[in-house]
Amino acid sequence: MTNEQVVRPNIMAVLEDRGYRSTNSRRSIVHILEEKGSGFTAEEIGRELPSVGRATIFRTLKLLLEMGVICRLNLPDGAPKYSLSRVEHHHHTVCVVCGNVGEFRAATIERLMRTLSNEIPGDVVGHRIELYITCDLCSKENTN
Amino acid sequence: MTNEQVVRPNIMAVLEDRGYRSTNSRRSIVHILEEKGSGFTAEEIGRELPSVGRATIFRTLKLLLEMGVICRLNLPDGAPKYSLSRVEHHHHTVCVVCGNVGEFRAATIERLMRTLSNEIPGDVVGHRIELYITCDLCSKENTN
DNA sequence: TTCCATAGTGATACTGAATCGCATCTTAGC
DNA sequence: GCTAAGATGCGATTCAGTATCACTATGGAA
Repeated sequence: MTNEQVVRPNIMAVLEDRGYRSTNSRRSIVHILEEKGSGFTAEEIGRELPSVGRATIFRTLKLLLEMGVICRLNLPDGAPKYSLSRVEHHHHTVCVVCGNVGEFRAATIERLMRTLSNEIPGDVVGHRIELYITCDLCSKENTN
Repeated sequence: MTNEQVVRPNIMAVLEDRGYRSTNSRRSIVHILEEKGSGFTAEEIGRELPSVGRATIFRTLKLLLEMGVICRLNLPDGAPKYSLSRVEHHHHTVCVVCGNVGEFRAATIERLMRTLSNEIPGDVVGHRIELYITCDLCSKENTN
């Protein structure tokens, strides 16, 4: 599990390097993402940027998703959430009470997945792991 | 990984044991589920049972979900799918080409999850693991 | 065997996430 | 500054799932 602050390249630069234009909408969306970091919904962004169209928000999220800058995960009930990808390959913890999202890396998992792929018919091309937790804050509040 | 045929109690009986009524709609939905087994969508069931209302299909799926008879999973693009739970706790493989769903159990995963919970802040209350694969059939077709 | 409270149903309208089509606007390269 | 092509905002649309509500069928009791 890693907590180190990763200095990731400026997201707008990543976009421009791929030939996408630097526009007002994209800059403000990216700005909000960097502020929020983990666990935001498209709707949340829309609320904070009423001047930006819904479609643009989803288009931008999709773009960032394709570039691997953010990732999409599902709450236990299937509700979608997005999160900045601070590290290359990682998984998520989701607090089932407050919905806060965390990231973790575990080499053990990756090793295990490789082992597992021998036991499974077909080629394993990817995996998705989500840990559902009650975070420290929420379990503290419950005992009060 | 397990492939054994599990003789699971008649689903209708499970429903009735919980006090739910045995109705025509429920019987026909359950019948289709038992026929399909792995990887069906609500929409698919609706197509095969045009006389049963959409709402009823979702209501019944929800019921079976709560009883642990079926489970819900997500394709890589987030599209929802349902699958009969043949074994108690298990995970899914999803073929990214044909969308076929399989089940597997791996004690190693469960052990690993327990280990992991020490490294993660908060109480781990559950997890979800999906393996994305290209199944034998699809990889065969690709090489032809 | 009928009776009837109530669980369950189907139609339809609605929500929330996400996409599409299209006229209009911006950007960036000249 | 000019302009083609990319990006935007709007509104309509799709798709999964839920809510409402009048109606119906189920199954326990009489």
